[in-house]
Amino acid sequence: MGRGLVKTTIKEVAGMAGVSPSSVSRSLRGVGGVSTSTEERIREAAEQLGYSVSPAAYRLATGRTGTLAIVMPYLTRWFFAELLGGVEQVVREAGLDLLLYHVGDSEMRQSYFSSGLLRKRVDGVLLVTLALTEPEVDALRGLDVPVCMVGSRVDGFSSIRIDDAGSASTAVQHLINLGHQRIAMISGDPNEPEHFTTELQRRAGYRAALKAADIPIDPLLEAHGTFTIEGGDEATVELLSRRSLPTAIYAECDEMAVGALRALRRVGLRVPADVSVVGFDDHPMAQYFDLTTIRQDVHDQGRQIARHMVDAAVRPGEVTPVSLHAPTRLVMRATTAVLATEPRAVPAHAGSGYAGDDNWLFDPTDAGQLVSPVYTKRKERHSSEAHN
Amino acid sequence: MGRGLVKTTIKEVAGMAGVSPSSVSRSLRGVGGVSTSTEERIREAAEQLGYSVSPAAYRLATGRTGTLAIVMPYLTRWFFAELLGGVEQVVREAGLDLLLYHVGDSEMRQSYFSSGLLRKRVDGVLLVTLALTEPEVDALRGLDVPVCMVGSRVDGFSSIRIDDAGSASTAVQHLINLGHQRIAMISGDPNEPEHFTTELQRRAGYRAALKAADIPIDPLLEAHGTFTIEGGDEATVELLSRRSLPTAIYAECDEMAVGALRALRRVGLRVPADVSVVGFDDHPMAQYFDLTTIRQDVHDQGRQIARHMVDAAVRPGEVTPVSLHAPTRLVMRATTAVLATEPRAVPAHAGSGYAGDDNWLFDPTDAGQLVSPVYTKRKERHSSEAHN
DNA sequence: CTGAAAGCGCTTACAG
DNA sequence: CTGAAAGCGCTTACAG
Repeated sequence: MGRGLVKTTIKEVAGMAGVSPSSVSRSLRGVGGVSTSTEERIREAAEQLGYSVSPAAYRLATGRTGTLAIVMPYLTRWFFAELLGGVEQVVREAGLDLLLYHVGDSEMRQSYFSSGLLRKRVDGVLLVTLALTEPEVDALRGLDVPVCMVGSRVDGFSSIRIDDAGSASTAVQHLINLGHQRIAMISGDPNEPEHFTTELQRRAGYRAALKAADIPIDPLLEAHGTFTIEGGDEATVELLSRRSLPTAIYAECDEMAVGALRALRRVGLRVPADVSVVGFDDHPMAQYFDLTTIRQDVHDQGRQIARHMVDAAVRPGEVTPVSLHAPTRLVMRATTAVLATEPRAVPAHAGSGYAGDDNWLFDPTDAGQLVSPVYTKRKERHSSEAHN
Repeated sequence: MGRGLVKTTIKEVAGMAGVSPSSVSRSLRGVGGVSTSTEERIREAAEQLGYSVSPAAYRLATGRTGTLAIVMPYLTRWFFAELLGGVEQVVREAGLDLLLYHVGDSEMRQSYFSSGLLRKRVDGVLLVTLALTEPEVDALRGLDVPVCMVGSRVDGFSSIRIDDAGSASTAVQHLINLGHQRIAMISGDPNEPEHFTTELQRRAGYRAALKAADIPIDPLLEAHGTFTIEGGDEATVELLSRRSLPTAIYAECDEMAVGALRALRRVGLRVPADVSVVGFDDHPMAQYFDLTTIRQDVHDQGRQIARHMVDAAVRPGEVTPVSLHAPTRLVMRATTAVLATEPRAVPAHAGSGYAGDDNWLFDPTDAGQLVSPVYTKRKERHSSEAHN
């Protein structure tokens, strides 16, 4: 019974409708060349038998798989999940299947592209924020299907991306405009094997903005970690353990920015009174934390590149690669503010008294002060005069 | 060239190795029945030609797809992304492909299972937190492949789940143990068409705990929204607009709990001094907000059920359905506390002065107070005596 | 151990 | 408009 339902074949439909299998195929595929009367009978028979074409047979006969693949280095991080949502939507609407591949470390990646993992099983591939090696690019070209990318560009492949470097510069310029000079960057690890293009670009943008403003680049103001709250927290702790302290922090992503807020609050530094923080991405959390950040529409980027990939996959050879650009913009919220005029909170020469001296940790003007939900210990108030 | 690489066929390998295609197939599949010498030649030829079997032909010949499907109502929410990560890992390790399906509203779902979308294209299906209708269950049975579920159970299907009801009761019991009686619940919408089993169970657990403690169930203490920060915020606002106020809030998920924290802080209510809050899931955010919650290991659940699904798919008919249970436990953090002995913060008879009366909003004993990062306006301190 | 042959269920020129 | 036939690239009994 169940079995019978599953295995209904085109031959059976033909038998029931009293026509040849060829006609059934033609009719069902809507290729034309079938009279309306037989078309009707075929439709009826197919429906009654609950017929659906065998993907395997279809693929073997046509060489088309009706399947697209998306390859991502992370599944759970917001950016990737969000993008996946957009892609899945468009692919599904187009009636194609979406194969999900997670690639981890670079060692793992080797096998992905060089081995025939994707070979013969997809009509198109979407690579998300992967910085490809030459062999990898070659292997992908050898697939002989349209390859699309998010976040970076490779000759002959389609892509969509934001201006990471430019947007990073905007974020940093915003801080500069507020009077900050000692602007730290917390970034992804520049030395990790699978260096993602995103991190590279956002780092470059930071430096470009400083350079353009004639602010010297200080290695003591750069720290890195993973693209997570934890990573941002740790990188900030790292910054706070050096003798050169920032008045502002640019984080390469919002998760890291939130980690920075956490670390800052833990030691009693106020944002933005003592330290300004700007993030990147406009993660949903950003709104909650009232974080100034760079906004991008990730879901829409997924939709856009997926639409292109579907086109390219369905009409192979007819669609020329495109290089799409998605907009970003600075969203100014409450974690950035003008540099306090009197130098107090973060002396450039913090020296020994840094963590111990309770005085400089507090600013009398605490309008708009942000306080950690968890880490701030309630303390006695200081009068304004105590600072002067 | 690229083309040549892609289309290498078993026949070519056979030609190069000087054997029949049958032998090549046997050898490559490791079925045995091939001498070591020819085996060697075949391996060499295959490698040199970069041969990989055509999935389409393999599928057509064997009837096996080497593909599993995961069907999820959400892609971007933490729980689902986390689960997906675990599943993908195991499926990939087993050398199978993973097809991703996103199902939205119930209307959309109709077509998913009844139409032959999954038919003939997967060896197994994993349904995530979907409350299936009878027709849907029948359609899935008709697929004639192992069906697995996360979060609920259906006869004949394998499943993994936590004890949602029991865990919810634990959370609420924790509040009861702290002396709370007026315990509100913010939940998913019980009337939404695609009612997920999770929400149903967690609601039931709340009521069961109250009932067991002889605490009457008060409809005024139940509000609902979506399973998001926004939803939790709105549901809490709803609670705060009624004349029956809670001293504690149980949220069906951490996202909602965080929304509750936000709403509470916005109006100046302190957590846990004025209101205790307990969540569910142990979302990464929970740690950041120091939220008391129910912990579950979602990634591991994904791995476990995926492992079973792989087994069942690879050896059809040999694996009997299982019903797995994953553990949970209460993680006590800083958002729950004993009910204040003197009735002050949240009078059961709040009446008109509720939002207007500044006095009762503040508690002199503010050790361990949590303050919103964003919404708390700094105010003049009241002396302890002002309250007595 | 080895090979020839049939068959998996479709599509696609090719004849009628 | 319609049908018979070949072919897509494998696997799998079936003979040798």
